[in-house]
Amino acid sequence: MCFEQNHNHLLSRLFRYQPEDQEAKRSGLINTCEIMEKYMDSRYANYAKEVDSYGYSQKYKGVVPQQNGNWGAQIYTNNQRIWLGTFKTEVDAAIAYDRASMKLRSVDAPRNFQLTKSTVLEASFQSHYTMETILAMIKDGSYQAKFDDYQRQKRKDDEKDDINPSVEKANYGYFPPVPDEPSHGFANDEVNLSFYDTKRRLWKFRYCYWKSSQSFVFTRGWNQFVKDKKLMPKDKITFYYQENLEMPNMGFWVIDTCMSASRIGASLKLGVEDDEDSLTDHKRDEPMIQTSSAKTHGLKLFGVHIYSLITR
DNA sequence: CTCTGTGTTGAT
DNA sequence: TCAACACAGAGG
Repeated sequence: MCFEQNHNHLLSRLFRYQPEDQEAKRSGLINTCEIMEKYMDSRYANYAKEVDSYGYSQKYKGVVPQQNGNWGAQIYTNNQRIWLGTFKTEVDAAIAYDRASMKLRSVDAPRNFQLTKSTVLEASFQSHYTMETILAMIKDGSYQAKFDDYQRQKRKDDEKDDINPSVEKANYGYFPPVPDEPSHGFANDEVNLSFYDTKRRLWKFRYCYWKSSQSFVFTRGWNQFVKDKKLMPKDKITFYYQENLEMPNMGFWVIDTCMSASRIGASLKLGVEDDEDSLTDHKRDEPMIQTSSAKTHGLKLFGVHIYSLITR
């Protein structure tokens, strides 16, 4: 970059603040060097600090000055300029550019501010919206609040990912009904459900409705199951009914579990071998129980995503 | 009236 | 693709 260009670059920046100097320069009353000296003076520290040690003005990508001291943000796509709005500070404008760049181009696209954990999350936030919506959010200033909401919700979800014994309402109807008003003092108020795992081991869970959380839950027996199967958040749990062709109405329920894809991925990376209890390996003399005509239901149970196979 | 954002140009 | 620049006209 040649010296004169540097001067012009710098001056164009300084002129924003002092329009009278711009006019003076134009009419020849003052030259470039004089203007520079003036702005480098300590009394103009606010202006000088925006010039780095090489005399280059520090410029944010996609950021343009406005006559009144505000800052505009813009980004180009297929020979067309997309205006992102005007902002009070050049940092705000630079952020607007980064947000648009992430959606319009990619997370890896050149940007004003380095990627952080938060900005990586931002990409997934953006994926929930269309181009047009993201641009509108940047322009009308609602982007930040929406992103904050997303982050708050994400944090909540992460906390809820702890394995807990609740069975959400979605499950109602798949399993036997629970008495609405428990009659007192009778043992048969309890509904116990039995399942066989793929190793033909029997598991019994108490199944009831919790008014406080408005949900159906597995209680007694469930925590032991979670512990035994070493279940982690996001693991998949499958329930299905195995019919008995020889003796109708004599089938049985099966419960199976599977590590989430992310856990499997992590094990592979670390070179960790599945332990013997893992349900992904089955001994030859213990074939996996399978059902012939299964209907697939996706739902959320125990705070994790569940794919429930129910045969009818 | 204020000030945004478009039209336009020239450079990279 | 980009920013600089001027200013029509959007918007209060």
